[in-house]
Amino acid sequence: MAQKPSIPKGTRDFGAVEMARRNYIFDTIKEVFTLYGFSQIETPAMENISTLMGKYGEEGDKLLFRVQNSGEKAALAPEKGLRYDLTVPFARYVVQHREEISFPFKRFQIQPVWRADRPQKGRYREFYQCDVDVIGNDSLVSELELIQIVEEVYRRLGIRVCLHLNNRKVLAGIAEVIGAPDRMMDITVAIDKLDKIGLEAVNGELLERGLNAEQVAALQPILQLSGTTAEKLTALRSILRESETGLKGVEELEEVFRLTGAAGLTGEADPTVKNEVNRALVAKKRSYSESGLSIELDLCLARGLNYYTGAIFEVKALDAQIGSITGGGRYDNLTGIFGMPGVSGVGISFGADRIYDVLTELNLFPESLQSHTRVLFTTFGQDELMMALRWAKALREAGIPTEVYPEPTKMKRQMGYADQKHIPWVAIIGGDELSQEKVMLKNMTTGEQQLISLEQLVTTIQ
RNA sequence: GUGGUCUUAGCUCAGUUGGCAGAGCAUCGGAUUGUGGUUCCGAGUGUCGUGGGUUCGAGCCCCACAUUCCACCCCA
Repeated sequence: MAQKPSIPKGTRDFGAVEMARRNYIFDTIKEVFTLYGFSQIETPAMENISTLMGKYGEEGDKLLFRVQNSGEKAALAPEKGLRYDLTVPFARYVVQHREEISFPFKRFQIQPVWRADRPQKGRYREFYQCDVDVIGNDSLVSELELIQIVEEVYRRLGIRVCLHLNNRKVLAGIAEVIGAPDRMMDITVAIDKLDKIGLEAVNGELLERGLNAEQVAALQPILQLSGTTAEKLTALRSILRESETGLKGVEELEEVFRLTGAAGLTGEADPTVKNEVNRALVAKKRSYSESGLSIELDLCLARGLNYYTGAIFEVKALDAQIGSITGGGRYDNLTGIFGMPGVSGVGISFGADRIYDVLTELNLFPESLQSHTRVLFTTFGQDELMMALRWAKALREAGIPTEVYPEPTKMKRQMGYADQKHIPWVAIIGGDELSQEKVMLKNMTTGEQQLISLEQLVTTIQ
């Protein structure tokens, strides 16, 4: 080979171990989605470029991968692009198939998306999103369901998370009351950085973005809002009393918190719980009932995508610093762009790649993912190998994942194979066993072994 | 898109002022021909990211490209 082959920047191969782990994440998420009555769909990797353009803001357009035309049209402007997320293609899907869909439509979708972003750790050019959306109703119960799904998924995965909740109407209201109704985006982009760069720097950026000193001053009580959720909401109600939109947003937030309370989700963060506790609970087959979810009203949460109009969420792992691992919100009129106005939807997206990194960092992947094989047959000769093949067939018919070491080589090698794959049982067949129609079954954890028949073997390892 | 950074054995990484290419782990063989994970002994492995340049001589200096990661920007 003259030169080692490679793959494009920001893309990855997934090896066998990696795939087992990724499937663990996808399977967990799928199971929970299904539990709440969502059904799966898929859409093409490519969409018409007109479907994608202008849906993600100015920045988003720059990050779109364009697909060059082939043949005679090669020189023309691209007509197709790789999908940037799953929400816009879903909106397109709903409009296109509106006659076949009954609302509210609850769907989930697990597929890769592509962004021409500059890669970093946990940021790729090709990555998977796991989207779950309810479209066609505006009840806040849908918001609740999504929050319940977040709680359930992360409880099953054993990750402690905090769900940050905000509302675009509140942000719009804030912009209104400080006398800058058209500057909502500038304001939110700046205050989004509060916990990262601090109050002073945020104020500096607000001024830089063209707000006047008076407006920045008016924003201070909001930026420094603290206390319990109830206290924050009361304060907000007073601050936003002049803004109809803002008050509507506060009402929606209150309703969501009322619903999560009714559904038994705690709501407030409990910083005393340590990850050690969580890991211990995971070891106990995730049988704990305590919720790993805390919900925080976070007025600094903005989210870049400009189609959100109501609730917005973002989920962060408490024990890993990797940014947001799940995010979403309500969009009142996404399908309007495709000619179907008045359909409200709400959805969230789980970032599988980042969840993978969190599970790796916290060492939370179950050991059992390595191999499903329950028993390995090891042999000393051809006759024994033939017997092993017959027995293995019987075990597989009984539903037991079984392997036969393919050649009667040194026992050290055969045992080593079982050890490396963490296979819990080894069935050894030599001359004695062959003549007695029995195997020497060894428990690889305890080292104990016993001479047993096929029937006994099945019941022992089943 | 702007600025920076990384790339050496399968993996993680040393490598001095420019002077014979190194370690740990993993792998393989043996101690032990019917018993793994522990121990001991032994062995192999390199287009030093790619292409060019400077030099008697380049892993090391210079240029270009690719890649990794980081800070902006934005985001899962």
